[in-house]
Amino acid sequence: MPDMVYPLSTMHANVPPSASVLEPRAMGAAAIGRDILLRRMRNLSSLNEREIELVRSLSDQVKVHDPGSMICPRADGSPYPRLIVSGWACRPRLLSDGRRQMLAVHLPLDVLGDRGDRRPLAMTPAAALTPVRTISAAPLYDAMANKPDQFPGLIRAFTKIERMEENQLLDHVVRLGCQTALQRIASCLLELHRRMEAIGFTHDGSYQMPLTQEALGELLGLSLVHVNRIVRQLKSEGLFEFSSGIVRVMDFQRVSLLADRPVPFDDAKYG
Amino acid sequence: MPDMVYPLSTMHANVPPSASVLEPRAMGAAAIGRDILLRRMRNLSSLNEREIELVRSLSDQVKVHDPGSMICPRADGSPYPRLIVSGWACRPRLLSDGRRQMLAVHLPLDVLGDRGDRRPLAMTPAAALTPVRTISAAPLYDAMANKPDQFPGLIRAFTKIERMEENQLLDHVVRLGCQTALQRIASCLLELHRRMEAIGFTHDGSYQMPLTQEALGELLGLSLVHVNRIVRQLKSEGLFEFSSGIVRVMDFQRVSLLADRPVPFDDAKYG
DNA sequence: CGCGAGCTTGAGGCGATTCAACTGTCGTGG
DNA sequence: CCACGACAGTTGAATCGCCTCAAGCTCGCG
Repeated sequence: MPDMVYPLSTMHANVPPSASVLEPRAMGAAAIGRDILLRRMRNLSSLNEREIELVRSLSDQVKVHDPGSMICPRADGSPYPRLIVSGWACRPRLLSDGRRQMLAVHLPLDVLGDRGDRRPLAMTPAAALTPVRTISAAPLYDAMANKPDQFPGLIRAFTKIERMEENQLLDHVVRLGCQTALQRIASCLLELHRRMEAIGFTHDGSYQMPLTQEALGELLGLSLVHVNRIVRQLKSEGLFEFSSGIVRVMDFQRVSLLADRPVPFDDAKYG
Repeated sequence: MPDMVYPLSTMHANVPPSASVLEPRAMGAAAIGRDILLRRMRNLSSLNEREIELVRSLSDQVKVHDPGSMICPRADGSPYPRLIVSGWACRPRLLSDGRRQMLAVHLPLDVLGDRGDRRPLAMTPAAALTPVRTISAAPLYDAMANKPDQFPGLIRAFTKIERMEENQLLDHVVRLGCQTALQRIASCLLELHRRMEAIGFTHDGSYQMPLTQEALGELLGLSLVHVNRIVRQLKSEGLFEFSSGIVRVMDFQRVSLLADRPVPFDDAKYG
């Protein structure tokens, strides 16, 4: 086994062979960033030549954020949002008794920082959950702000990203409001798979999932202990597999059924 | 006692003398709408003369929505958002087993419908919880879209409204994620007081609160039965008073302390 | 080797839910 | 005028989901 970093494993860390397809590691950091960025953008919207070139030309200036550190682009002096190139982050809300409630988690290719509209979620400082590397999105935002007519694809893509974020937030409300622990975890892991898939970071239902059980609890409003029990239940029921930072969805159909439907009990055990 | 409509009491219904200050009833519906709209807008941002005139000139065309009916401006054929003039609405998310999770509640002066950016929450159809009356916000949005330079105050005001909405959503996540029923209800009633205060619909800590206990449960992820028990606890502890659709915050300090701080037990009973 | 971070497991208790019944109020229609 | 149903609120009992406390475990690393 290679030098696996777990559980704070990261997208740019060396990964075991079985997961090496998740991210090509032979390339340089910035090259990877541009590559997956382009891939994600084109998934979201068609881009014209000028836009593709702009994305390709993004700065090599990678900022590294240690796990636990805060990422607040605006406070850092750079008045532009930043793109996550690798690693996971979250939006913690600190409570006066020391607990945290995560409002959202962010994966590679998500945008951190104000996008000019000072929206509350975007303005919330993010916390790095793993080592996180970011690059400035300044050229993209400048282009969209100054010559919107020439970059319609970029605008479409970033608009979609914002909408997806808000949708995730709404789903999160439903999860917290009226789903059981089993459903919350299942639907969360499913959402994360969907998002990792969108950036090409999945392989046959599996993806690197660096959240600790404690972090999952803070996201889903559950205690660490309970997350643990439910995770093993998901495993024993053949819905997911978990191994050293990698999650694998074993049965999309059953998991989707479980995740989307807050029917109390009977339907959880499919006979 | 006048002909009080309860529990589906509404802002435009006759109200008992003790609460008659909550809304002047001698005025026509549209006049009230313009009046409180202007008041709220000026609370949010200073307006120039042209803007004030525009707000004053808003259409008298009031649309009435029955309780339980859906309000979806876009589907109605009017491609503009609408302003609630009176009554309460919510954004329900329907689950496959018939339960509902409310994503948000809307009070008079809130905006329903797409604002041109097709954001998920705004696009979610709203459900009238009481009789709701709305007017078109078309003149305002046309003005902002076509001559943004001439209506800076309008833009500031509506931007603030959007930000407040998103903040409420984030608070909602925290409530659902890690607060007890006592805290959820307390903080919710406090938020509603704050919002009613912003439109001048409060009097000495009290305001008309037309949500049924069932609706509160759907909003806060609690069962009707539990809401009931907690409501009486709040009453018996002298934190709130409840009487026929009117809620009164009895002790802002203790309620705020309770609502903002998810400390499990001891602090809930202040000795 | 020893430490720390994360995961695992058991026991006990509280918070919240479900089921079920009952009260009070209002509007409707015989 | 009163019987009736609809609806909101109230209350009790039993149960479940999840939490807290408290250990113990595993693994990688200094």
